[in-house]
Amino acid sequence: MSTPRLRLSPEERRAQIADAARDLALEEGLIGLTQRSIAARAGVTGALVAHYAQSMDHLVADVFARIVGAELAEIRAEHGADTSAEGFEALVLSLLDGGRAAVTRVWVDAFSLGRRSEPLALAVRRASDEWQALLAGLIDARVEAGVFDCPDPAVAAWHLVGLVDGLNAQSLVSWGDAGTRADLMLPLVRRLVGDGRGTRR
Amino acid sequence: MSTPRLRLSPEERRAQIADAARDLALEEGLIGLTQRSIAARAGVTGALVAHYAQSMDHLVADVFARIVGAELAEIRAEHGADTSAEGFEALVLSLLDGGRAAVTRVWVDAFSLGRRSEPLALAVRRASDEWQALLAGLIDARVEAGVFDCPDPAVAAWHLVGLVDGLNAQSLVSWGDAGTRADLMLPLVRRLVGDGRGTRR
DNA sequence: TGCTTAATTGACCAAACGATCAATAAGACG
DNA sequence: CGTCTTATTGATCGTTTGGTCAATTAAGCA
Repeated sequence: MSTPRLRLSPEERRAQIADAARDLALEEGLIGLTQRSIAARAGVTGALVAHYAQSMDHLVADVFARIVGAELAEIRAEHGADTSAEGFEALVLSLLDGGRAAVTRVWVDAFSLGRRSEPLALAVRRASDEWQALLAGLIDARVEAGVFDCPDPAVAAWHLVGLVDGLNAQSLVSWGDAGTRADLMLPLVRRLVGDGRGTRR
Repeated sequence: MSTPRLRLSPEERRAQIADAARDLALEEGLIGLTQRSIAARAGVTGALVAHYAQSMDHLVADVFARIVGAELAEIRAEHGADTSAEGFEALVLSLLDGGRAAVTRVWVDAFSLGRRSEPLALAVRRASDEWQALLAGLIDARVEAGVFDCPDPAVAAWHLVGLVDGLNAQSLVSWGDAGTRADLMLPLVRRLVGDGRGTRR
């Protein structure tokens, strides 16, 4: 049944364990990360997971940073060069359409566990700043291009991050339809960034 | 050192334990609630805490419901009868001024732990609905009074709850000044509810 | 092929958790 | 004052956690 012991290079093993931990976190949240659960998924022993990690706190913080970092890179690749209002809207909608439930669970756990783990708290602060900077850049580019009219893109970006985080966290426990929620958000987002199509009064 | 054993009525002891658990949760979050930590604060034994609780999951859910319920009642008492724009603004500012950090920690823990505790998940859903209903009622009353111009108070309330939750959660890990963040929120909130003083474009 | 390095294991440990149960004793009541 | 109910305790169990360490063994190398 069990495959014979395999001896990998430290780099390979490190990567394999990191992959297992990332997959596990996306399925069960950061709260589901233990030496033994990661080891079982990677097909190794808990002791080996402990061997390659400075501590579980650092392991969890690294997993969080990697998951969020991958998402940021993906969004940068897809929307980084665009300056259209439609592209920004598509981005915001994609952040709210419910397809990010796994990542939202990771964020929620990070906020909770981060209070008792300094490495994780640091990673959360960094990730929040990166998110804000990314959105601020996207908004600012559109202000420069005359698409948006926003007095302070940095502030708008903070609001948007908070809005997205809060609504996504709600969607974890509420029954509300995610698609509907996203649609209803558009007018508010348009007003937030000064999109000319925002409902005027 | 230790006071002699004291024998209370079940109701008194129940209330004392519940109080100890609530105070502890406000200091360390729901994650800090254990039979032993609650027992130590109440000056009793862990076995007694277990005796009066159906299970720790239910205990935690009850503590959450009580903390959030008290906050809701307080806000209802202070803002329930008011229909002024200033009153609503004062409420929103008070929700963002950083004085709610303890309650925010409880909420964040509830979102995380609620995924593994059905009683807690139920309590979170109920509390979310109550919050939304409260804000929707406040907004709607102002729409009726002609103070706000909002096509769908219920939707605006959901957005506001998400916004407040998200920004408060951020404040747990970010260094941003809470007061500044609240001030910068006002224009957005005004636009959200259709307050005539919202920045027009 | 045999040796040597070090990746990997299994067996531990102490701590903390929720939960259960017989034994104790506080306080009401006759 | 003695008795009885039951609130309360202390001891204990089984589980899970992060972490450590000597022993094992896979695989590169002479």
